[in-house]
Amino acid sequence: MRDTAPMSDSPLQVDLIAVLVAVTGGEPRVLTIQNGFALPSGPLQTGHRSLQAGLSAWVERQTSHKLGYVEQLYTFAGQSLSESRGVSISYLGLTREAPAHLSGALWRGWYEYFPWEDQRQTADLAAALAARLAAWAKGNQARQARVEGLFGAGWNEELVLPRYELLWEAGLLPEAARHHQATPPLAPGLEMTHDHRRILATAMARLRAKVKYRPVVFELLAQDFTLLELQQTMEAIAGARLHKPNFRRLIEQQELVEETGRATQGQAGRPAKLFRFRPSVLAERGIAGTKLPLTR
Amino acid sequence: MRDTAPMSDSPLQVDLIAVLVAVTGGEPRVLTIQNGFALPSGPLQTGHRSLQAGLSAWVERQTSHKLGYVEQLYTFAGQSLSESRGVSISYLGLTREAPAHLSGALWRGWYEYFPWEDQRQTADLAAALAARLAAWAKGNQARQARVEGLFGAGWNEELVLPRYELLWEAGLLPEAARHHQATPPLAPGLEMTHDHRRILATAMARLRAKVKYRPVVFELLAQDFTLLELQQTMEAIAGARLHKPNFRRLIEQQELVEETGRATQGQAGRPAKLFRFRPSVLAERGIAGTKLPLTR
DNA sequence: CTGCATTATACTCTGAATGAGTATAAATCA
DNA sequence: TGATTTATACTCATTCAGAGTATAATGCAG
Repeated sequence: MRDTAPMSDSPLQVDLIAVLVAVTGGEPRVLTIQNGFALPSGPLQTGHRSLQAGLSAWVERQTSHKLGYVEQLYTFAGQSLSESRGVSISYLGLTREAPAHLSGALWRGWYEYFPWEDQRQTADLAAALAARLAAWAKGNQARQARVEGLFGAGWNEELVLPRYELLWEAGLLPEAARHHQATPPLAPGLEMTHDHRRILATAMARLRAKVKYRPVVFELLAQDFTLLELQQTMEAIAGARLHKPNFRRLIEQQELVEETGRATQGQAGRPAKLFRFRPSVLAERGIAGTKLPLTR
Repeated sequence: MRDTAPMSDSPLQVDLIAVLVAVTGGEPRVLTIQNGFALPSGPLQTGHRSLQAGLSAWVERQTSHKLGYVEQLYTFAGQSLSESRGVSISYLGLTREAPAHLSGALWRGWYEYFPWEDQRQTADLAAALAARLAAWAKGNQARQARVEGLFGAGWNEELVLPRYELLWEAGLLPEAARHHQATPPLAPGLEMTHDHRRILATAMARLRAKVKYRPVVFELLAQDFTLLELQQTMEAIAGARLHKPNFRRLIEQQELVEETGRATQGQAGRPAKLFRFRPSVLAERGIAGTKLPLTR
């Protein structure tokens, strides 16, 4: 810091890492490279007006889809990331899935990497992990408190990263098992290079939190959508089921959407009205608070 | 990004910028240099295990106070920051005020920079600015909506940065007036170099949001404290008054604090019980959700 | 073409949380 | 000793969130 001991280090390499998320067919998806083993990344290109502008331009070129929403996640430094002494800036971006032009790029479901975070069907996997973590924490009160708080009764869907870190600490992840005594069988879920899986966890947590108080879900939906599609998108992100009548009540009283006048047809059951988000929501994006029903 | 057009830029300079916050005598304070004109900053020193570790070490050396809580704010790049092509990583840190050993360092109240954000006594200043903004927005519906949403009825204390940016856009800030036609008188409040005032706004917003759902207030308090001191610290951060009985009720049902058995003495009025935060709160820091009563 | 399955939509009920106000207790100070 | 000041303890009304139930409108099987 200024006015302190001299340090004068050589300049560093700066990388960008992108977590691009879409929701397709009720499943959250993330764009990967190397057959799902890494997140797309590359060196910072100067000449852009801002970091976000640079990222948006790159993504729009690659996916031929407008990048609706971009948010900075975190900046990492040092050995944690890779061999190169450098800084990595990670971003969360919301799009709709489209064939990536990027060679070797592949959309994958994010629950392939974090199966225990999907509690829409069952919480069995999380419960099984909780049991193994309890065994690991036996006799250590602080550990027990953490296991209970993260995997116990009141499941909080935002704590993706702490849960991941706890599993790491307990040696239940392949990337961590190398550093511990062997404790197979490991937790299920795909591995990633460096700390990319950790970055994905950060992105999931951020999106789960954001979606509760900012109307960003709409970036992931088609222009017109049914209330069920909206609900299922929310459920996909949260990894939890929602009470349908209450969800609809909340959406209505938020005045986020308006009817288009049209409806679905050709499907079983009563046709659903098609909605779109109200123009004022777009205009005031980032101003209005929005409450969506997840965890209190 | 990898697998795309070549770019190969030269390495960049990486700087750290710190927003160190304390609450002293019911006032939020921030550590500055250059007589309040800049935030402490300096080049990234390699050799630290992480960015946060580097910052904590520096702060603890300078202030001889443990840095209770550190959080990354944002990473800026490009011309926005200064003449040097580089990247700046900003941090929010919570401490207690102590004489800074750093030469030229000075603690200042953060409402000296954002007077309209302090609504504990009166909202007159914000109302006056709202009137001037309304005049500026006249005839432009999108602008009117933003003015109303940010400065209007339902004041949301988290929107520090959007409000600051709106004032900039309207040419009411000295740092912005240079880019606009002259529109004095300007809004009150101290200026800062580069975009440091913007970074401070980001820090304020982040802390105001954080304090509602994570027990970080305690980093700003002495080990033992009265409920009134706790309330006044919250009010100082939020820039708003709180209903005393309801605040106490909420604190109690959160089970965050416990009685020490001792009480204040020597002051007017009935002595107040002294409390401390419960050990479990410390242990589960970052796990448990905490609700404090601000804006719904 | 009739009833059944399926999905959408509307409504009710209950308990918890929140906002606001009032009453009592225990100290200092004139 | 009583007035003032601050802490602490209740009460009440309203809103909001969770959970369940009832009705409407379509496709589909017989």
